[in-house]
Amino acid sequence: MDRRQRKTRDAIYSAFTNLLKTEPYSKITVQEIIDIADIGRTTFYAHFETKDDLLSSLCTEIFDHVFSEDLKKEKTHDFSDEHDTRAMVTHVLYHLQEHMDYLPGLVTGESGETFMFFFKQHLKDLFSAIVPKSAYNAPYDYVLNHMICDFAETVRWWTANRQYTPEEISTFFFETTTSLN
Amino acid sequence: MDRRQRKTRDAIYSAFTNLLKTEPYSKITVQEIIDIADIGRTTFYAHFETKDDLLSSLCTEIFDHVFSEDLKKEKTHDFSDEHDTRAMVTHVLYHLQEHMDYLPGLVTGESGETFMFFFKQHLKDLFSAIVPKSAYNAPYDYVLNHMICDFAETVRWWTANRQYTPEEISTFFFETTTSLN
DNA sequence: TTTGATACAGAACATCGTGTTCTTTTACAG
DNA sequence: CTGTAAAAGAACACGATGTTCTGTATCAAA
Repeated sequence: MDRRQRKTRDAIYSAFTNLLKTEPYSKITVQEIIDIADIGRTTFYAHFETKDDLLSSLCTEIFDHVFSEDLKKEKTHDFSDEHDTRAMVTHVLYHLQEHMDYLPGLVTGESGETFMFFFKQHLKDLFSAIVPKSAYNAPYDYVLNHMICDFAETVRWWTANRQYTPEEISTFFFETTTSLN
Repeated sequence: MDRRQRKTRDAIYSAFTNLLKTEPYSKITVQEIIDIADIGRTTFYAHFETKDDLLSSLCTEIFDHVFSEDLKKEKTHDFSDEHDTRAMVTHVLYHLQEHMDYLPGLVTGESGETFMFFFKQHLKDLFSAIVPKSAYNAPYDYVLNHMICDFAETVRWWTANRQYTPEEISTFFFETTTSLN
């Protein structure tokens, strides 16, 4: 990839995530982004179709990072063992913590919808391998969705209560989520 | 209240909820609303400051309806008894069902944030009276938020799986939510 | 080092949705 | 019947979006 392209792309991501620290997604304008990134208007639209496109790209990048190694481990770990499941959850939380400075602005408001969409997609892959198919009277889809939302909301709660460690958050999650006990 | 005011107000609500059946909130413009309601632009803004204001008003109206009677019963019912709690939950679901035709467009996307904000506010009042203060190691705020989101997400799931009755949904909810068993 | 391709800058522009301001007309309540 | 208030309708300013153009700077490959 062209060096110039990488530079502008990084500048855009950097400007965007910095803005997210102080401003909700809906209030951020393309003009602000290109001012801080110090690039031309045309350049922005050469890289991203819209502001939403930028948001999706950022989410993709985050979750590729957060879930990449875990998916590899999936084969060597045994998730019927609760210990391994718990380790995996904690691992995901550790990765998410690296993005913690701008995560609060990302999980709430209008961008929260998009963020959660990506998040839940990945969680579905993960949890569907863990939750037994016929342990409940409720539809499997309901139980799975329930768990995914549990975890996603736990993370959202965490971004507003940042004093806790990944291990503690993991404990809270396992204490209140039936399906894993 | 002036008869003219009631008529326009109803026309706006009607146009808005009808649009929500086919279009997500974010795509609906004020122009569409006033075209369908068949009123002047000025008139709309005489009643509501913004489109978001209209959304908030609608949510207020819905939840005043959904939770009004239940709050009265709160005094006569004993929520330490699971049977009464379950009856209350089912009751809320029955009320929500009356708005089912436009609820799907309301709980998703950008409007979902606002809807859930109102919903969770009411649920907090309800659940904080039910969930014991010190039954968990996790912070009380976490447990409460967890339950509220459980129920809110259950309703969201229901809007996408409308073949179930309030009683069934209630059963699903109680089966997967630890804090109530 | 030259050269052709491509990314960038910058300004101008059309478009769309918002919310306001004005005047005129209509309907209400007492 | 009459004063008051609501509604119609058109015009407007504003802000953000996304596009189009020309000229310049930078890259990668010959």
